[in-house]
Amino acid sequence: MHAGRIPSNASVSTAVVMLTIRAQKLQLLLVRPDPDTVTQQWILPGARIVDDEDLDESAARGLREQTGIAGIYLEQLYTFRRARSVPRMITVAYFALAPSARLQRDAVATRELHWFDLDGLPALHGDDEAIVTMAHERLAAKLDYSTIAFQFMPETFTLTELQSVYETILREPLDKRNFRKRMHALRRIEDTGETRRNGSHRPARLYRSRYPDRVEFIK
Amino acid sequence: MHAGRIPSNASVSTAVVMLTIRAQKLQLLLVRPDPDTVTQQWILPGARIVDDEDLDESAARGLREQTGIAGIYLEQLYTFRRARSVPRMITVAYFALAPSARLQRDAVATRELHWFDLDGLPALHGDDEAIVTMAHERLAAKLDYSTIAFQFMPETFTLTELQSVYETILREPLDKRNFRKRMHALRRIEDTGETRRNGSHRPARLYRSRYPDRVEFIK
DNA sequence: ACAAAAGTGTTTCGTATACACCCATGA
DNA sequence: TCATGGGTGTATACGAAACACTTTTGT
Repeated sequence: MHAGRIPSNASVSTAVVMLTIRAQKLQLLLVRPDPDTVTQQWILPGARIVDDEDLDESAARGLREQTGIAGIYLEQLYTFRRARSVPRMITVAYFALAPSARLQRDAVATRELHWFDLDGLPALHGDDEAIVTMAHERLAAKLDYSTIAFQFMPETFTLTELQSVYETILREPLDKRNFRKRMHALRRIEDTGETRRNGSHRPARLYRSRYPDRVEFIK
Repeated sequence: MHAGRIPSNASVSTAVVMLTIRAQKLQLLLVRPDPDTVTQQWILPGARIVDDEDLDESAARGLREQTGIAGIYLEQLYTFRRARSVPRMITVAYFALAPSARLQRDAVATRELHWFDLDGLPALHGDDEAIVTMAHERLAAKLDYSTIAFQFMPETFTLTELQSVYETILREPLDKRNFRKRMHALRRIEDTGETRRNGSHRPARLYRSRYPDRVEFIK
């Protein structure tokens, strides 16, 4: 008995649930299955862990190398053991959020990648389905007690767009006046002074996030 | 580029932040440093991960093998990479909660183990200090939105004892009447009909947890 | 009779919710 | 002038917080 933890060898990788919102839908970025493999299942981007790299770095690197996406919000989610499937594989899952505009700039439209509606996913590899479900749950929970929603917003945005982000994640409509009251009370957005003309109706004020890189707990 | 995640080899172990409450103090169980090692630092109980064992099992086994404690609440906390210290070590951290009475029954008083007050800890190994801090934060947060506090309660308990658990974790006094209202409204405890005489004052009603094994989200 | 913890309700306050109309623009 | 989404305030309901005295026992 005694004597502390003795390390073992196991296969460890990070996996990233990359989410964005486009056309009022949560979208997930998946990597196309290798045509040579038997199981033709899409997989989450990720990386094996290499020397002297911490877990956050590994997840960021996996995402960058496989998708070109970098510099966005990443949060560790949970660590899974692929019990039966892949032998002795441990997956440290992360989720990543970004505004869709930013992703187009990073040109993520290769033959090997595809965005899927979160509720129209193909068959996924191993634990990936459970990972995606947990990411969505965590995200929805965090809306209530953090400023995480701003991670989906571009530089400037309208309050209607912000509300739409909340509604998309929560899958329920919100009251416009109460939503705006809440957002102003948060004191996390500021008026840019600009407006945006959109159609044959009154233009919308544009706001910007005060602390775009911080995700803070609220209340 | 492409082709999904290729597993790497790394040292993976689980570590358990075993907490209980004794004499209105949060207490942490640590394993005495091996006299042969250079760094004389106490460490968290844990285990290396072995074949065909999932992470929860590994944490439970590590705790059982090193401390004799089994069958209690365990929750995955976070996964840490020991960046600099131990080479290529990954630690999947868990926290465990149990009523102190139960732990005495399991006879955890060997020369190799010791309970420490949470705010009087010795120097810890590697990331263990950060792990313990995170466990305490998570626990305090969960008091607000789950029934996790009941994991510290024995078979039967008084409302004053239950309140003391909340106060110990939150490090702040609570209003007795409001606390009792809240607990009854939860509908998670039931009156046993028994009372307990304690000193030269009115005896206290004894309650029992309705679902002692479940930790549920509330509100 | 007194000390000491157990037990119990009501009022107050602040926040969340429900709800409907006018505004600015393009066609 | 009409259609369209943008923008605004108030009244109500509900839950959280503050607060003090009576009860039951042992000595």
